[in-house]
Amino acid sequence: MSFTRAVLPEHIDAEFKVGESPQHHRGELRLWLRLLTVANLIEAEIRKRLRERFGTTLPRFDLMAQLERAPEGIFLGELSRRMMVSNGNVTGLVERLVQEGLIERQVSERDRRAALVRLTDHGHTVFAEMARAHSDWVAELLSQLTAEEQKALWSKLGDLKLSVHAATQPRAEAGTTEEDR
Amino acid sequence: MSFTRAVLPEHIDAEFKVGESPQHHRGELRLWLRLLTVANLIEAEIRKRLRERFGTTLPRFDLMAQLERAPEGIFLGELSRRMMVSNGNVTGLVERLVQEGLIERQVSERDRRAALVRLTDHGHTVFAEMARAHSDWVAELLSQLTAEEQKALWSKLGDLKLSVHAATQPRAEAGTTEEDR
DNA sequence: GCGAAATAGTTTAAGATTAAAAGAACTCGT
DNA sequence: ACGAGTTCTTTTAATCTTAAACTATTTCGC
Repeated sequence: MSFTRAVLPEHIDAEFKVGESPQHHRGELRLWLRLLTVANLIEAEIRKRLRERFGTTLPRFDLMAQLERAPEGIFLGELSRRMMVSNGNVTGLVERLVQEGLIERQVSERDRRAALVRLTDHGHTVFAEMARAHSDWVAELLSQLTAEEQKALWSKLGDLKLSVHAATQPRAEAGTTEEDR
Repeated sequence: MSFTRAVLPEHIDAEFKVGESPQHHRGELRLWLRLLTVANLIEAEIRKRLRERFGTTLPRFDLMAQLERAPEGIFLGELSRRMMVSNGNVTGLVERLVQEGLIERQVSERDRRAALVRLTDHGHTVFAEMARAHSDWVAELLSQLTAEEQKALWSKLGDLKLSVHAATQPRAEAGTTEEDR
């Protein structure tokens, strides 16, 4: 009886941090903390595996993932928007990926401020391999959920996403055209 | 009819990135992408507000939140574990917060390697104000969900958390003692 | 055409983050 | 006590990140 509780008091997550506010919005905080914790847990695992098996990082992988869907190339600004990171950030990432020969930059003829980036052939090859592994990893991490549970969770997260958008973007009350797939 | 679709093709999220893998684990990827996107959306908004209104950052806030629950102080290692970040990271954060007079370090007498950190009086005061605002912000961002929806989402995220743990921690098949509240 | 304003990217300064190596102090067996 | 091994923390080198300032270029009003 005794050691059930004593053996591993571990599992002291970030979630352990709840309770800031006296009583007010406890449920919301708890939900947010858990969401954050789970996302971090998965992200950390994926980062670790990307580093160990491919010697790369999540931001680089994400950038390449964006490029893969746009064979004709993407301008840096558009890339920045899609990745939801700053322009300066993209500048640096692109620099390193060009260095590694995975992507290439090409200044636009019609607008010499703008530059298009796209995967090189080598980049395509490398990314294909990484994407396969990445996909498998995610599936592995979520494997305890049934397809139905996944679907339900996905749907509820959609509601949450709408709630966040509603609270952060005062505008656009019309049909939001969720480009979501 | 025509402009319903044309007006705002916006909302090009990180979620726009799905579809890496040909067919394999599409559902899982989609779920993970949405989870990540939502978490990032909320986190970005909170970071922004913390910076704008309090001139601070999320990691500093998180660190203080941990300390607030431990009036007697916490050792750096324990802090690192609870925040789920590296030791070196904590070293730097603590440095800056000490600099700002919000927390204090105290080398342990019994073990001169270890140092206890705790909030200063000023730190307590400042944190209380930030925590209240933070709590309100989170509640605001989640406000479109009913209490029931929140609860359901929280529960499903718990299942997901278990799934991730199962896939990342090969050990401990016994009662996992989820220190979760 | 001209100059103002807008746009695309880069640079800069500061911070956050990690893994790996190093330093310092403690524990324990003998 | 002695030294091996462990533990707590810091340091280091690299990357990622952002906001703000800056450069170069384009667009637009007139």
